[in-house]
Amino acid sequence: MQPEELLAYIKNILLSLAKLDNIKLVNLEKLAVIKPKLEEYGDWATNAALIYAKQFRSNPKNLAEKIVEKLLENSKIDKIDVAGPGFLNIRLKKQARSSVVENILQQKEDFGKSQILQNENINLEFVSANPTGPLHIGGTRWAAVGDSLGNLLLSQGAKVVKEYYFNDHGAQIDNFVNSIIAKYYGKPLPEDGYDGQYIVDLADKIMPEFQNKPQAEIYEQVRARAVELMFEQIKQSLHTFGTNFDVFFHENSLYKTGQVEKAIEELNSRGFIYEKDSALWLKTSEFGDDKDRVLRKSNEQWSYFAADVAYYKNKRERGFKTCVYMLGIDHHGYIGRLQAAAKAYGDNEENIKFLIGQFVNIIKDGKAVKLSKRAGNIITLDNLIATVGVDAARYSLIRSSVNTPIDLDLDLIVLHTNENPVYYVQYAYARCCNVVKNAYALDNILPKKIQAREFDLSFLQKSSEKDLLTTLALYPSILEIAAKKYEIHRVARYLEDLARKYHAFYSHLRVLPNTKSEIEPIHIARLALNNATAQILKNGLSLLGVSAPERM
RNA sequence: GCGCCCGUGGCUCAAUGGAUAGAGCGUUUGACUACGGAUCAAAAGGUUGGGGGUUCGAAUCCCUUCGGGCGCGCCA
Repeated sequence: MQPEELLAYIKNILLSLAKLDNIKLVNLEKLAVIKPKLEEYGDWATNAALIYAKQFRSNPKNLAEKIVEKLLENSKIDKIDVAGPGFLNIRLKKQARSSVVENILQQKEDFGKSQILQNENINLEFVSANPTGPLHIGGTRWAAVGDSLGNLLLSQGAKVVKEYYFNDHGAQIDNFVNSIIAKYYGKPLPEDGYDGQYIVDLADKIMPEFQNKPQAEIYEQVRARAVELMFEQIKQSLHTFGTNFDVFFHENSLYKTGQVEKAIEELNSRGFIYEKDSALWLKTSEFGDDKDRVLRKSNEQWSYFAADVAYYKNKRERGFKTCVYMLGIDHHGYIGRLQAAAKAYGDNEENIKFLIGQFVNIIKDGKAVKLSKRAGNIITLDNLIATVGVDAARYSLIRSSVNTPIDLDLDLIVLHTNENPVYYVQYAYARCCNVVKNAYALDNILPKKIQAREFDLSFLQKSSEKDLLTTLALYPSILEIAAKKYEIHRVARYLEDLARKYHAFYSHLRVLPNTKSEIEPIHIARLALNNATAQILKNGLSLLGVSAPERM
């Protein structure tokens, strides 16, 4: 019996008890089945009595006894203790404990998937860096986290679109293009211009065909060409990093199709727009923003914010129920105004969400590297991949909560040691695969028995075996929690835990008999456990976009 | 000044309001002439920045204070 099944069972007991007493239970989502602190407590524990005692106008001990009485009617449950303030520690019967292995072997890559988010239609927007230079480390955190989070949400039944907002409109681009032209003719760069080897490379690539023509004539063509090349390079870097977007949305399209005017006209008809100092303002302060924001500047041009508003409107009109913005901490000031714009359209919190990623500090030679465009020491995504590899880079960025700043020590990540636990997890998988390979070599009856489910898992009674079983059973609930909270790092942490349990199991016990001994039922049971572990490691790593190598 | 985020062993980080706050690195000590030692077993190391409060129960929620990061344009 897996924890989800137990949870559903307990929930039903609570509801029927409540019905008897004519009570309507609230906060049912707080009910949890967890892994007990210590193994000797039992297989699973629940907080049911602690949480709902008050609603039953009872105390935890009394409610616990009522629940226990009902729970014991379940033939899969062996024994229950009421511990501490009112925890229920549940011990399953032998057979019920190992069903998770059969389920995993049955469902394979589908194990862990669910439909809990089937009513969600989510737009995930991330990276969205300006096409004025190579992707740097700031956008990289989201390239890893956003992509993996999308995979996770998808696995829980949500409709998900991964989207990149491509800022191909405005002064930054002008600056970028002028920098390329100036560089080519050896003229001084514009103020706030862009510099670096990539500007030289772009100039060499683009400019020769436009040589000796007046700048005014060629500007549009150079611009189109430069943006296109830069954009291709960014896409390619992301692709190499394993991050592929479903939609690249062009800011320019909002202007070309008149969506900016339309979006603002609607806000006007809702009465949230006014004119002051010959500019057009949105009353964002009515919805919690610090101050009102300009939509159309006094020079008649639309502000960047105007496009943002139109873009949000566009997403909602495409049918997304939830628009998720993944921003760097340096952009958290946008939250107030965008949220306000959403509310001005009559939307609420569930329609617009923000994930704020803290900075990634790069450590080199024991010191933080100050990233500065001027100094030309920007660390790009391509640099990072070249020095540490995709797996190590992605994993390092994913395994921490986004609201924790992380220090990436480049000298340590490259080492193939536990400084980067990705190798620890991958090694566990490689070990599993090696055992399978050895099993084939030993006797091909073994894989056949696994295939035919001819094994008896009740032989798995050693503590390292039970520990591994319990951890495997936790996988679906980890995905569920991680998806509901938009916290992909939980999956990585879980995989480390699973790898640890596997390594311990592997070290203490032999899966296969050595060549001089007979194959016994215990070996077949352990092989099944080995294969189930391999499957979960692979499933989890694939959500993270990290490879699962069979050999290392 | 105002707003947001953060503060957990020496270091890097975990922990749906749950039991004795967990891992890895580093330090110390052990373990294969049997499935890969990129492993395992064990030890030392914590008043979760400080103070108050809510709760049966707080690293987690509230208040306050200290420290750090970031943001406060008719820039994009």
